Amino acid sequence: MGRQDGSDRTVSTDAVDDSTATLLHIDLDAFFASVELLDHPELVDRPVIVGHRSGRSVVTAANYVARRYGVNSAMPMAIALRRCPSAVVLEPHMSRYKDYSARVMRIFGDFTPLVEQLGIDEAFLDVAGARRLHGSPAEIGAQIRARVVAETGLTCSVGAASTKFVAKMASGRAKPNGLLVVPADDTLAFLHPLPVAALWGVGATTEQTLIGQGLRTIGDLAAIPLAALQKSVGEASGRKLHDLAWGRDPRAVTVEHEEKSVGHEVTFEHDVTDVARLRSELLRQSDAVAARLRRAGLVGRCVVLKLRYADFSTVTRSRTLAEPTDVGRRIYEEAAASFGVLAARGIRVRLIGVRVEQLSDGDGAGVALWDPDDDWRGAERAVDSLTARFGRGTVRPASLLEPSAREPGTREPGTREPGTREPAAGPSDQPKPDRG
DNA sequence: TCTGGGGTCCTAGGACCC
DNA sequence: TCTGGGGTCCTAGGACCC
Repeated sequence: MGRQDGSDRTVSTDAVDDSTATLLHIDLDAFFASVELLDHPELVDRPVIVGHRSGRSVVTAANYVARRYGVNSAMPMAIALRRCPSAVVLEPHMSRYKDYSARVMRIFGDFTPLVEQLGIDEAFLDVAGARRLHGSPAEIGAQIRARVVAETGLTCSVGAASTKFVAKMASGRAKPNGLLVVPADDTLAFLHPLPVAALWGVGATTEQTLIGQGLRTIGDLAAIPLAALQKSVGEASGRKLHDLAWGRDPRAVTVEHEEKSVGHEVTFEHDVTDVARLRSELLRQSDAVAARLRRAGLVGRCVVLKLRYADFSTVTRSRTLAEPTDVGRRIYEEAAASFGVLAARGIRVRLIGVRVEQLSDGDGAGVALWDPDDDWRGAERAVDSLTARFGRGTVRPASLLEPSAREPGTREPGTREPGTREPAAGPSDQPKPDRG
């Protein structure tokens, strides 16, 4: 194993045979906080937290100074500020982070086309085919680190190994601003002393289960029989964790990513009991989800409503459609129908959300996209404007479909199209929304 | 201490079919 | 009569990741 720090205690990686460590995992250090510090260089030595200061927010990112106070991402802001009252809290700027992310990913792409992005701030790279052009994996990692800092001012950490999972573990151990190579032969020596919580897929719950069984290190986990592990954490998880504990991870770096669901959710600053307000939020979210589906050329068959109540308990209700859709109104109708059942008795809602699953490629023509009876603009005009956005031939009005092809129950008396901002009533067998 | 928003994957039970 | 076994789909909940 060889480690190289960005600090002055640089360790040469020359002696390490990295020829088997052709998978790189690269992770930007404290990404959001680091971008903010580029704009506020005077704060570099101070604890900095990125997140909303108000109400029910959590820490989105914290720089390493703040982490020394025990501040971590996903921690409630109230707790973070209690631990570190002197922290500077900065509002997040997502578009700026996306911008930097794209620049960094482009640098990765200069070394290999096999870049698999995970989230906004990390990626796997398969550099097996890049060695002739760019050097050994460790050399490539060092070049990437140098270019990223030179071109963006951001630092990143690199793990190099023979599997994705070990590469990710290695980058984690190299943080911040370091590089760690784990040759294939060193994999088990690297893994086995680490705590079980370091494994990908072991969170707080599984960690407690494992510790309860006396399993503290990855080595402990590797040593017990597979069946015993599966009994405590489940068949699939047990298999996966056992494989990882032995350094087995056959997953390749994949560039393509297929979305499996699209959703939106929001946590209110104060719990909401007003059913009309909840319905209008649902309508807004349904429209947003539908717009994203259309932009991606996708349709979905299953609509999931999610509610989190004042006591933080969470329920979901899903409904599967006969025909997939990318129409906000259809998504809203299904979500609202589920909601009507749950809202029949008074509820205090902390979070509401809608998600569409079972995605497939759409033909670009939403079924019952527009009901001319219901649309004062007229179907033709609607189709014209949509065609301008999505391309010729991709949109057709519901009135052109055979009546049998129209979905039953898609229209209720007195409801309007999305965009008129009047929440629709629930199905007739549901209680009327409370307009108080 | 009081818990975001975007997701993925797994489990388990019931319906239904052969 | 009391009861099988596999496969698939649907639904609800939960763990986990960034």
